[in-house]
Amino acid sequence: MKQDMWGLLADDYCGFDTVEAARKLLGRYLCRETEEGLVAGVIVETEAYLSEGDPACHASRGKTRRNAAMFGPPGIAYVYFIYGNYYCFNVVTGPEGRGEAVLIRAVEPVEGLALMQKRRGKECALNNLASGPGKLCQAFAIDTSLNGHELSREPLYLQDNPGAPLILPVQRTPRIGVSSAKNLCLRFIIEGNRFLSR
DNA sequence: GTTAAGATCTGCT
DNA sequence: GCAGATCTTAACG
Repeated sequence: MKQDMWGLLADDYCGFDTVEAARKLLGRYLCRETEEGLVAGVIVETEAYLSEGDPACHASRGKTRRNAAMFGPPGIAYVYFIYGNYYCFNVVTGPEGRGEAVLIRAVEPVEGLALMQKRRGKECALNNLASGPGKLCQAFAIDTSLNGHELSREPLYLQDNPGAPLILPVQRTPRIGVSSAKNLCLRFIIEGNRFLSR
């Protein structure tokens, strides 16, 4: 059976639609390997950023040095630095040159809990390890050195979750933290999950 | 060269 | 619930 670059079955996935990808990424594993060890979690919260009609998208005003990775081929990482302290991690979607991506906002920690805790700092509660884009990048040691990295291989990759229910309770809401396009419902969460950013 | 804003988090009230 | 930290990026002069 044929799979695309995220390992999704072709039947499950209609072309390169970014909104669809944001939904389909829920429930899948995000894995990160470093010399310190492996950390992994289940993606529970995503947001789609579109090239048209979406001023909140970094690519909406054309290609710049920062957002260049967004215009690359689907399945690579777009990582950027924000607010002087934090990184945000996206999966590039859509055909090459289009400039769309899915922001990974939160994961449910599964593997390497102690390492995540160490990176996040002291006595961090389990549901505070990776419940937000900045926290997630801290726990997974993601920075701009991974910008443009292909997410099909080490040291940062997406993986199927055979244990996930076939039908997830997915809810659509407005995106968090954007000042424009607040009316667009482009945030996807696993309903009722304890590890959401809010 | 200068400036304003930003896909956030933490700590304090 | 709210303000402050903190600094890169991009737009403008």
